[in-house]
Amino acid sequence: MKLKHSYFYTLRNDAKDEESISGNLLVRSGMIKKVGAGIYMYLPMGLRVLDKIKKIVKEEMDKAGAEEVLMPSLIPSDYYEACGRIELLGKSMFSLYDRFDKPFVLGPTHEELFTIAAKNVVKSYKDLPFTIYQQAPKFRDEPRPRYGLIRVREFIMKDAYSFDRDEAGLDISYNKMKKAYNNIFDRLKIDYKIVKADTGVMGGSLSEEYQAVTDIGEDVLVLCDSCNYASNIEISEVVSRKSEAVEEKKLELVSTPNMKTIEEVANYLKEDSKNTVKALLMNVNDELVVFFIRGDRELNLNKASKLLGVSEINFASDELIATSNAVAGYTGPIDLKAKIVIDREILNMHNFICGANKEGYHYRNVNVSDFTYDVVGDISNVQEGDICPVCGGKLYFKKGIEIGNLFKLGTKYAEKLDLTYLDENNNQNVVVMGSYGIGVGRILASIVEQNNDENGMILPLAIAPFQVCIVLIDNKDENQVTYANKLYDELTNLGIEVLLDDRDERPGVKFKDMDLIGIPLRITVGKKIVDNIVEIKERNKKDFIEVTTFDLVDYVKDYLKQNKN
RNA sequence: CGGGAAGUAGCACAACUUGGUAGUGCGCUACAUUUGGGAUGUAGAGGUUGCAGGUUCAAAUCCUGUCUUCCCGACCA
Repeated sequence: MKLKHSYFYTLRNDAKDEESISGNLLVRSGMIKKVGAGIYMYLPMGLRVLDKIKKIVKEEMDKAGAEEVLMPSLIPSDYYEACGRIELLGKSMFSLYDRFDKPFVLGPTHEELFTIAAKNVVKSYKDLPFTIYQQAPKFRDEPRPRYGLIRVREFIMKDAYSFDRDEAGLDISYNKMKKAYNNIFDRLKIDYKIVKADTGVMGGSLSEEYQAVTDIGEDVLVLCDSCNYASNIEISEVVSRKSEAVEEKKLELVSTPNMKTIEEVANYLKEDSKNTVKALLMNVNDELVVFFIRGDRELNLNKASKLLGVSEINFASDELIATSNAVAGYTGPIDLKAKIVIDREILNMHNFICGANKEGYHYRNVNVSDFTYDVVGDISNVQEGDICPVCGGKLYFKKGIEIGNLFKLGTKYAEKLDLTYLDENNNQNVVVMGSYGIGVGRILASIVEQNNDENGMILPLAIAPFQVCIVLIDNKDENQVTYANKLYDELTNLGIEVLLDDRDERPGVKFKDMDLIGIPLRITVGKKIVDNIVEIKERNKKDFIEVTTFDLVDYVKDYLKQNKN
C-alpha cells in the first residue's frame, strides 16, 4: 500500500482518555478510535492487525480439526432462558425489544446456540465427536470497561465448542484445543502462562486460562519457583504447615484503644500480623456471616462462596452487623453470636490475637479451643512466599490478562437443552461438551503492552500491519522516487506486504510514524541511491545497516524467512 | 454501583480561584525558505466552552440538575 492517498493518520499527543500503554499507542497510531466506553472502531491499520491475529487463530483451529461457523449477535432471549442463564448472566447482557415487544439480547456468549447447532447433527454416537467454532462479536455490559482494548463491551471472540460421547472423548478434544492454543500463542510471540482457573458462570469441571503476562493484568497468577505449578489466585490453595506442638498460653484480654486495623493492633502489641486473626463481616443471603482469616491475609470471595455453596457474598451493612454482638474493628470468634466461618489455616495457629467483641479490646493468646465455629475451609488468598501446594516450593506472583481459556463444560448445557445420542446398545446418553475462548482484541492489546518503546509499538512480524515499509526520503528526487516505486512493485509481486511512505512529509515524520505503528523492517531510500545503496533497519534494533540495491531483495527474503512462524 | 478526577478548535492544554464576551502548542490552508529523526517565518481557516436550567447589566468562570469520559474497588476473553 502507498500511504499518500490512503486512510492514515497518527496523533502526536497522548490520548487523554487512554491511560494504558497499549490503549494509548493503539489510539495514537490511528489503529483504533474510541466510540464510547469500551467501544472502539478498528481503522485500516488496526483491522489489518486484527485480521492477522484472526487468521492465525483460524489456521490453528482448522488444523486441529475444528470447523468454522457464524452465529448471530442478535438472539431471542428464550435461548438463554432454557439454561437459566438470564439470571446468571444478569446485568452483563445487553437486552432489547423488537417492535412487537419481544425480548432479545446481544449475545454475550454462545454455549446455547452452539448446543442447538449440535442438535441438528447429533443423533448417534457415530456423529461424535466434532468441534465447531466462530470468530464473532460478543457483547457484555461490563461494569467498568478499561485499559483500551483489554476490557471492552463489544469484542471479537473466537469461541469453540467440542462435542463428545464421554469424558474420555472430551479429554482428547480438550487436549487438541490446548495444543492449538499453544501454537497460536507461540506464533503470536506472546509472553504467556497457562494457569488453572475457576470454572465460574460457565460451570464444568476443569478450566485453564492463557494469561498474557503484563503489569496491567487484572488477574494474579500464582507461580512456583521450583515446579510448574501455575494457578489463578482465585482458586490457588493456601497450604499451611502444622506447627510443632506449642504450649497454649492463657487467654488474656488487652486494651487496644482506637485500634481498628490489624496493623495498628499488631504494632501496638508488638506482634507479627501473621499472629493475628481478623474478622470480615459479610452478608450471605441476608444473613450475617463472620469470616475469620489470618490478619495479614485477604479473604478470597470466590473460595468462600464455593465453600458455602452460595453465588454471592457482600459486605454486611451496619444494620445487619447490629443483629449480632460483633463490634466493627474488634470482632472476634469468642462468644460471637453469628455464623462463624474460619480459615483452616487458623487450626494451625496458636496464641494469636483477635478482637474481643468489645470496643477497645482484643484478646491475646487465643487458641482454637477457646471458641466454636460453624464451618472451616480454605477461604483466603495465597501470598507470595507461601508454600506451593504441589512441591512445597515458594510461590511468587505475576499479573496477567486472560487472553484465552479452556473449559471442560461436561453435560451442563447438553442436559438442559436435551442434546443426546444413542450409543451402540441403543441407550440414550448426554453429550459431553467443552468450550474454548480466545479474546482476539485482547491479544492485540497484550502484544502491544508487552512490546513497545518510547517510539511506539514493536509488532512481531506475524501480526504487523505490513511486513516491510519503505521510507522515501525525498519525494522530489527522481532517482529515489523511481527506485522506491520499483522496489515496492518488486516486493509486492513476491507476495510481501509492503507499505510505501510516499507522503509529502519530512523524513522525521515518516520515521516517527513507521516506528509508532511498529513495522518490523524498514527500508530507507535516500541520497545514497545514486550509489545503489539503501538502509535497512529492524524496528526492535538500534542500528541500521546499508545494503546495496542488488542484495536488497534477497536480504528482505532472508529476513522474512528467518522470522517466519 | 460506591470513592476520586475531568469535559473549552481535529489532538493536547490555558483562561475559572477574583464573572467583562476565549487563547497557546501541534495539526489544517496559502506562500516563502527548508528537506535523513515529529522544520521555520508570514498570512489565514477553525468555538453554541458537553447539555439544560438558574443567578447577574454581563457566565467558560458562580449555583442546580443532567449526560459523558478516565482512574481506584466487586465481573471476564
